[in-house]
Amino acid sequence: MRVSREKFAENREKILSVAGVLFRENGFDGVGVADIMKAAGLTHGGFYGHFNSKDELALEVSRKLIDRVEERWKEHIASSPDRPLETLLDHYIHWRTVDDPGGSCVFATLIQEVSRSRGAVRAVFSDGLSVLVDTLADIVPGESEEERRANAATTLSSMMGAVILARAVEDRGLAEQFLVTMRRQLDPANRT
Amino acid sequence: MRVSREKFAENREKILSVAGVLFRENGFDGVGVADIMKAAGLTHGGFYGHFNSKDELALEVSRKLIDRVEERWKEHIASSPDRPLETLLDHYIHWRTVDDPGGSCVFATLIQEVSRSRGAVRAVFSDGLSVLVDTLADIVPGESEEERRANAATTLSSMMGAVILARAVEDRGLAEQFLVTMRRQLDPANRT
DNA sequence: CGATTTACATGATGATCATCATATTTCTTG
DNA sequence: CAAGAAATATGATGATCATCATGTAAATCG
Repeated sequence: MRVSREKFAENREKILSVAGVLFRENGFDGVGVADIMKAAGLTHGGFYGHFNSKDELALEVSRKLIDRVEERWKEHIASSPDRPLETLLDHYIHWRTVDDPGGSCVFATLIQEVSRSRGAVRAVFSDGLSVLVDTLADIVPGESEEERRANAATTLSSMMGAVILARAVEDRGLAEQFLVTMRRQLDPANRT
Repeated sequence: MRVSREKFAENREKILSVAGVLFRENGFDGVGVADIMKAAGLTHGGFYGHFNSKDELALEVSRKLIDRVEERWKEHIASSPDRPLETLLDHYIHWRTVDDPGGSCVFATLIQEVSRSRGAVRAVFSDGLSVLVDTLADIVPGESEEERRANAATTLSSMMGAVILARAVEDRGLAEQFLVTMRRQLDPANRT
């Protein structure tokens, strides 16, 4: 049955949104088109009225989620001109991120699967990381531009690494160790 | 056709070995039993004479690869009593690791896929990380036991994070930035 | 050396999945 | 309001995959 133009647009957004959650929770390969459509309240056949392929969906979802990360980071930074890095770290290195992969940073959930691929999704992820380094370079401590870029690269690796390892570990105490100690170490107060 | 007891054992090792490479290159879900057997020079049907299921193979491979990481780390440490951490970092944070996922650290290749699962493989990975933290705690700088354990946790996250991000990025210059700056930052000479 | 065991090959089975074809129903447009 | 367009539902298709059944030939054992 046909639905209104408006409802059609809504459905498209719903598919993108639930796919974003399911992909982050289960990986691109871990979710089927039928799962996504069901979660969106539709049946599998309608999918191809919205997207040409699952790959195309993955690409659009990736773009959207990466844009969202970039936006959020910029919001956190803008919201706290005095201590932008601290604010960003407080939001990123957090149990919420660890315990809710479906609502968290795409990189912290999908970067390994994407690294194995060759294609548009990988390129989008790659560019996204580059933007995040640039963003961090503006708020990270360092005497020179060069030193700040270096600190930005290590800070990004460390932030994501801590969340990724915290998720892998079953012992909550050890997971907390990853989070808490990294949060402390990355604090500008503990840097040169 | 039956093969000798010796050849049987050889075949089993070959399956474990090629599976280790293929799993790290493509993920557990990215390789089929038939792919593995073909790479081992056999046909798919014989697989179940060696393992009860693909899951069982994944578990054995995981155990083996994690043991190997632990052994290698201990070897690097033992081989260089003066600067054990530097030696370990030199080996881990390296283009070789980035460019040859099939021959590299299991954690740097499969940790996200495993984190999404619930079962024996996840438990083995979790314990493995715990052992690596313990191992690092002996060679990382720090005034107290507590401080060394904290440094071990951040060092582990950072090492793995840098390799994971370097792999994700298509720009070799940026990838190098992740590696080189992290290597420098983790050097004991640059710590308190 | 003959009987039996057994490792592997070939091929089948059922499940899952992406994608497509067609039918149905409702919106949109004139 | 009628006619056509279009969004979704239902069901089919072919591919891939894990697992199993059976046959065969070689190794082991008595």
